[in-house]
Amino acid sequence: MPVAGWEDHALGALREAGFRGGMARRRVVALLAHQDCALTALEIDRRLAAVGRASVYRALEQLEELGLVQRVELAGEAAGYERLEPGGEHHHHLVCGRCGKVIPFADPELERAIGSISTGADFDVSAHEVVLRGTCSTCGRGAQRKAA
Amino acid sequence: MPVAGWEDHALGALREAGFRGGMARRRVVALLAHQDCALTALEIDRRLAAVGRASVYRALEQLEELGLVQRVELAGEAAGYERLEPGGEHHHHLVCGRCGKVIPFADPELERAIGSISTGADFDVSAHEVVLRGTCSTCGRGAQRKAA
DNA sequence: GTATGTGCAAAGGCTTTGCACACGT
DNA sequence: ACGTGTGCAAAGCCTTTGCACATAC
Repeated sequence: MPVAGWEDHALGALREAGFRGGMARRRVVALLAHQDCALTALEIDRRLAAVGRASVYRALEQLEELGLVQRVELAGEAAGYERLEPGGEHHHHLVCGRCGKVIPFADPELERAIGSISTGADFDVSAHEVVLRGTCSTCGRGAQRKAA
Repeated sequence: MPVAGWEDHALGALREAGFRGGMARRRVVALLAHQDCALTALEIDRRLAAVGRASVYRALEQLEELGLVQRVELAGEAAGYERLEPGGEHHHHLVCGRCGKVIPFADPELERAIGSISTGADFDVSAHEVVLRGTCSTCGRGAQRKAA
């Protein structure tokens, strides 16, 4: 469920940060606003025909610095980006090593455990990221081992 | 504390998997055996003068497939690799966004929460990875915000 | 009208692949 | 001796940077 408020929130934050209203960045914001899970920079570039690849990367970097999106390192190939809710609600990911599918999930107990660690550590924790790797149910139905 | 047994365990597993005893791979195994936290492929290559970069990547790929090392996506730059204990003990990482320092930590409650999720999910979870990002105490002492 | 935003293209860094030679069995 | 393992070099991705033009204010 895309959070309708995020797009305005992000555009407002960008304006407050001194950014002008360029169209490339606005398109990136609009695309992320309607997305429920991480999107790679190249995927974003692919979907926004009129927007240059460099602008996509630049917009994502700016959005990340303002805390509006989070970069998630799902695979070794390309980084994913997804919006960060002001409320703090967020999810983590299950990544299928067979088909590459990425499935979001949320778990209060996990968040609580991470919160305890963050509080106790001699380290100022500002973000966290959990990735569970394995095989999704769709892939698990058939073969079990990689091709012989 | 390097686990002395891991090196032999890894070499044995490699032999059982049908690999011959080449020296490049053996050097990579020996280096990882004495390391307590993740090392990037390029760092390994840098430390093993006589070993070609390609051999480092190939060895790491083979070790990962055999479940002897785990690849961890710490930063967007380069992936880190660290040995995986047969016993299952492992740690996670705190990454300082300011200086890039990587600090390992372990937490039973966190493991328990992840275990519950893994069991309940309609997904065969074989590995997991937690990264906490923020600022380490050393960097936190001085400036608090990025340069104005 | 000026500074910012943008797109294109080239460069940069990590990783992978091809190929000939060396090494392990 | 045979086949695997290895090193070098080139190629392949993803990402970043430089520069000139368009755009927002």
